[in-house]
Formats: sequence, C-alpha cells, structure tokens
Amino acid sequence: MPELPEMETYRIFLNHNIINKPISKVEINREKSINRSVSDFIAQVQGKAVTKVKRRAKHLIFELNSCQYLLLHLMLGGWMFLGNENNAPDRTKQVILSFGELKLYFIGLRLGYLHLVSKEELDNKLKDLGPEPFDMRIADFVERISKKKGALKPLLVNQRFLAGIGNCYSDEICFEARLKPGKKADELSRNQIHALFNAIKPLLRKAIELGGYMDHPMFEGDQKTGGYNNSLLVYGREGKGCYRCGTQIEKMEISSNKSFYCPSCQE
DNA sequence: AGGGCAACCCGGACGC
DNA sequence: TGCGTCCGGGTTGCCC
Repeated sequence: MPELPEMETYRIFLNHNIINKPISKVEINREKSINRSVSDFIAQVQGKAVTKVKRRAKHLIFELNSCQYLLLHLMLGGWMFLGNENNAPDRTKQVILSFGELKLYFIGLRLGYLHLVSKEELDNKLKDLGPEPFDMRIADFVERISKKKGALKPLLVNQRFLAGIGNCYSDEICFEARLKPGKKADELSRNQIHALFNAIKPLLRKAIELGGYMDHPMFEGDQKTGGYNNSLLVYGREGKGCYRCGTQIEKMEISSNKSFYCPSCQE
C-alpha cells in the first residue's frame, strides 16, 4: 500500500501539474473522507489554488493560497488519478478536485481521508511522527534503536520510530540488511545496526526513482508509477526462490503484520 | 515498553 | 447476469 516512495512519486508529479491552478470544482461523494460538512468544505476549497504539495511520512500536504492545508492520507488501497472525464478510471471516486478540464480523482479512500486544516491543526496532526528516513543520521539511529527490545518488523513500521515505512518496504529493508523481520532489536550487533541503517535510504531512494510499487497508473499513458513493482525482492514472494540464495521465501505474521523473508540468508 | 487485539471502512474480487 | 460474502490493511486506542 502507499508508503513513502509512492507518496513521494505522487508529490513530485502533482507539483509539476496542479500548482497555482484554481480549483474550479470540488465534488465529495463520500462525506466521511472529509472533516467538514460538504458545503463548508466546498466553500473553503473551491476557488483556491494549491501553491505547493509537500510530504510528511505517508501524508501529502496540499498547501492552499488561503493559509489552509489539505492533509491527505491514502491509508489502505487509496490512490490518485490525474486526468479528465474521458480517461478517468471506472472506479468509485470519493473526492474529485477539478482544475478546469483537468481533474484529480481520489479513489479507494476507505479509511483514508482528505482533511482541511489550519497550520495549527496540521502541526498537531503530525506531531507524533518520527523522523523522515532521509533526515536521519546514523548516530541518532544507533542511539534510538539501542533503546528498543522488540522485533524489527513492528519497529520499522512504527511511525513514531521512523516515518513513512510500511509493510512492504520494511520487509525489503530487512532483506537488504540480511536480517529477519522477527529479529529482536536488542540482539543486533553494531554491524547489523549499521547494515540496517545503510539499507534504508538507498532502497527508498531507488524505489522513488523507479516510481514506487503501485497497481494503478496515475495518468493516461503513465509508464512511471509502479515501476518498482518488479524490483521487490521478498514482499509478496512467498514460496518463490530467494534472489540471493534460491531458498523459498517464507511468510509469517509478526505483530499482526504479514512479513516476507528468506529463512536462509536473513539472520 | 511491548505485544495483542479490536475497531474503523467498504470497494471489489470471487464464488455460486 | 446477479447476488451474497469476505478480504485487505494503516492507524488508533485500549488492555495486560
């Protein structure tokens, strides 16, 4: 599901395509996706423009030219499509923002949301998030993980510990670092902590470069989004051969998270 | 602190 | 085709 690289892929694309264009129309087909009444939301958003799209963890923040923000979380299975009435996917669109003919469709928002917030509300909503992976330095990482005792998997997907990593990339990171997702943090050697740290940024960077893993294109003719789908080394590969050693990839549940790993070359 | 778990939500895939 | 069933999954909050 959408994690840091996918949201970053969206952010970059949206920054190239919707900035400073007036939002000519707002359609809300699912009131639970927003945090106001439909009429209030429309009154506040229609006619405004997005000056910048930022990202924090798995959230996108649409900065409006009214000192307000649209805070998006796609949660499970949410995605976006930028197009028009002729090429829009045949799916339920919970929210649609129009920029003239151009329309941004929010699809698959079940638990996901698009909330209109002030600066204060925004800061408050995001205040408990841990560091962005790209901002994290090795010394801080070593210090923080040294205080932890539990398994790597729940730690890596914990947004307070590290913001933006989810079920897929946590498994990929563990594979890269040759560590089992169930490995306890307090059993890691110094070298293993370094291996874990060193796996994170390059992996996320490469995923962003290739367009993340996504089932759905973001616009007509999109060849970029989902470009990382074929680069996943363990996630979703249960029973298939490990690309490193050939052993069958296993799946197990760790703290109610599905986790894929190689039982042989991950320690 | 960390593990376990339930609740949230409903589109869409799948089975008959 | 049509209807019923059930899965998925990040996050929050609560309990032990």
